[in-house]
Amino acid sequence: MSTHRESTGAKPRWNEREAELLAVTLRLLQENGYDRLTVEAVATEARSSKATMYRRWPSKERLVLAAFIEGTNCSEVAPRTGSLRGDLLHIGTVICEQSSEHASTMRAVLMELDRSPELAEAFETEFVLQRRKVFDEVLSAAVERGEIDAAVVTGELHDLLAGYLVFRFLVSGRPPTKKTVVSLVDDVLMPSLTRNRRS
Amino acid sequence: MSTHRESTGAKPRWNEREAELLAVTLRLLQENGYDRLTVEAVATEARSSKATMYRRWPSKERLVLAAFIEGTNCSEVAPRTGSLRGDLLHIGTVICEQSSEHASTMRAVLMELDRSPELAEAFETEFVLQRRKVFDEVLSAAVERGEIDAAVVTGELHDLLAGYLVFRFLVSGRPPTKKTVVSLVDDVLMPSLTRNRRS
Amino acid sequence: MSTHRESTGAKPRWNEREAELLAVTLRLLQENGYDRLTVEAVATEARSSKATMYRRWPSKERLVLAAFIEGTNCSEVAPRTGSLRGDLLHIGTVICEQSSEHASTMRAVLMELDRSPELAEAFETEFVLQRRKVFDEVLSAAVERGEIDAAVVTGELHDLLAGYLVFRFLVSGRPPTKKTVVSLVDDVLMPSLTRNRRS
Amino acid sequence: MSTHRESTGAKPRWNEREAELLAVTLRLLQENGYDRLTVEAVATEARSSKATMYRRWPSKERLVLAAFIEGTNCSEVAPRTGSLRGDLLHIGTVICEQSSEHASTMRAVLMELDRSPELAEAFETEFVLQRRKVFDEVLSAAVERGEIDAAVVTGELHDLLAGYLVFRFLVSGRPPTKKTVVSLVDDVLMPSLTRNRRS
DNA sequence: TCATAAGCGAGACGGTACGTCGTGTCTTACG
DNA sequence: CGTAAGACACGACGTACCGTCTCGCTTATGA
Repeated sequence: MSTHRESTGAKPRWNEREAELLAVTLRLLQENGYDRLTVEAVATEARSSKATMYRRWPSKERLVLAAFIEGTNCSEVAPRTGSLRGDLLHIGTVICEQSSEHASTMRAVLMELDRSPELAEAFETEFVLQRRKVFDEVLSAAVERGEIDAAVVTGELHDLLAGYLVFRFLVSGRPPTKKTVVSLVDDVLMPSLTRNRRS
Repeated sequence: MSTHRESTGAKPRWNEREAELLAVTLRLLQENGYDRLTVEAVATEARSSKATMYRRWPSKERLVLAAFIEGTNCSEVAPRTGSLRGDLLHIGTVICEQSSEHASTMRAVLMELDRSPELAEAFETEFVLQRRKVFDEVLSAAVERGEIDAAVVTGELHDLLAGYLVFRFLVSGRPPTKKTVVSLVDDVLMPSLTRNRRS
Repeated sequence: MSTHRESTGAKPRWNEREAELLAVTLRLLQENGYDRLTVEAVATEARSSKATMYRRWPSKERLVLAAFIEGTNCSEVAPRTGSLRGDLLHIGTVICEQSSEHASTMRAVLMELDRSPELAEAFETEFVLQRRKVFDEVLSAAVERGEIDAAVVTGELHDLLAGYLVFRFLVSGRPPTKKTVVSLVDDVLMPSLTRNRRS
Repeated sequence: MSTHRESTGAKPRWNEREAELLAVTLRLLQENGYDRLTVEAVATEARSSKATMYRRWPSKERLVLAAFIEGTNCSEVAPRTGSLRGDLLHIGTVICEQSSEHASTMRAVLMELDRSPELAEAFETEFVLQRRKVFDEVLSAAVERGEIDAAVVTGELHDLLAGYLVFRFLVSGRPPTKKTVVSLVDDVLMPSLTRNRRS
């Protein structure tokens, strides 16, 4: 019954060589930041050439966006710690760790977003929604377990958590710590989710 | 050598001419975006010259940062609507409006932040803390009025509100609306601040 | 790094495009003088770009030097009028005419010579020696014809003729005329070369 | 019978301060060459200011010209060795020595000459004619002594000697030596001046 | 003796060119 | 045919210098 497709998921968006080019891009991006990164450097480093790069990605911006999305691909499924609080902490911690690697890259990507709606949509789809899905699954599970009411689940909550982390990482110079994440979950998210309930 | 004061903390931060240059910078920034902005264009527009620009701000990046901070200077005091909820809504709405004007500029500024810790610190001091102060005043007032316990006031709350707005504006393509702000205040912030109380 | 050949001694000194760029340079040089000449103008005029110019010649100075040498390339062989006096007059007249076109360019080139010994050597080799060779051939021919003794041929004579013309053109404001050249040849050079002889 | 004028010669063209500024200019000129010289540097070095410089000399070019003329002021009278040959050798040697100090400055001055006829005329009057006068006096004395015929004295001879020296100094990279000057006088100038005479 | 003006230092300013660098397009030669 | 290599046009960057200008400060004179 098994097909011969090697990976049954989505079509392998980039072939091996392309993935390598993106990997080099991502590395140089983290080492040098967005505008000290040059397409030429990526090509040289990867023993490729500028023409090859531009044949695949029409601009530096698109190259960086692709590298970022590829580099932050979170294919892991939703956590199942058994409790809402545990799941939220897990999510917060994981995003926290991931973001620390990619903070400067993400800043660069953000800049690109107002270049074209197309880019912004790609980012929203590939990056934001992917993470939101995990969050929604956690909340759904909690509802099923009866931990929270379905009514309290609003779209804002994910944006709130994600926004908090983004803010600490990208805007203020104070990256979140395990402690602040715990505080956030216990003092804000949980109270919000369990409001109208008797503790 | 040159005297790029900018962050020496002296009082009259920019003189009249400098403020004018920054205003032109900000305008062109909003019209063209960060990297279609050229220092030469700013100088020409302001009937100045590149040398004059660079005498004051050592790079395009610093110029843009200065223009942004100057352009978003919120000197207004904390709102006094008389209730915590009213104040929070007011803050949310104001930040919301301001950010919508400066979203693309802010993206550009964020990019600059990982160029040097010095820039990041300047941004934190000049921009973030300035807004945080307003927020803290609102909470303090609420404590004084007895609306909330002093114990529930943690540093995370401001980052949460700011982060939410930033996220909606800059990261996801879905700018916040009045409705989402209300939802945020009523469903998240207020429950968190009044937890452990009987409504 | 970059390959500024220019004085490697290889044969085909400049390719077609390079010769064109030098021609434009020389023209603008004569029209505007050295320091009203801009590299950008040369590039624009030649539908090229500054980068292309600087890839070939590392500075404005070197560009001008190259253009001058190329523009004054005297590949013509020594004149053969049959008599020493005729040859000398011919040489004098030709140098005279050439110099009149390039006087201001030559002033500019002279200025560059004390920038580096390398430049000075290039100039000596490419420009001065090239002309001196013609002069020496004329004298040798005269010796062979028995017009003069080999003993009277010293190195000073060429410098004297060249120096006279240079002086009249570049230093004093009185360019030489056909008449002064005749006078020079008849009253100075010929007496010197035929001294110790009975007319 | 003596007046109270301190120096009975021409009016003191520059006052003390101005002479000092010119001296600094000349020194920096010799140290750095024309275009590495900046008016600002002269002012700073002389504890003066650009405004003061420009109040006196309307441009860098004029400043350099003034400094050069001041620095090469040859007020010494014509030599009187008693013989034409001795006088010529003396002149040649002196010019030779002077020029060696000012070669690079003179190159710079030459460049300026085609900026305006006014400059060229000033140079001709202040520099060239001053030296030519000495030369003419020597020839006149020789005529009076009966060493040479008045008929052989043409204007070309001075230009020839000066041109030779200039050429060796400024154009070719081979400065004249005592030996070449002797050779020039004995093999060229003297034969020319004594032509048509029986030795 | 004090005030008012002229000259000076310091240095900011508008302007312009320099020389460098990166992007994105293009051509050439290789495998 | 796709690729590595790299030249090319374009255009912005940040620097340097010119020549003009405005400031205060000092000094030299006139009431």
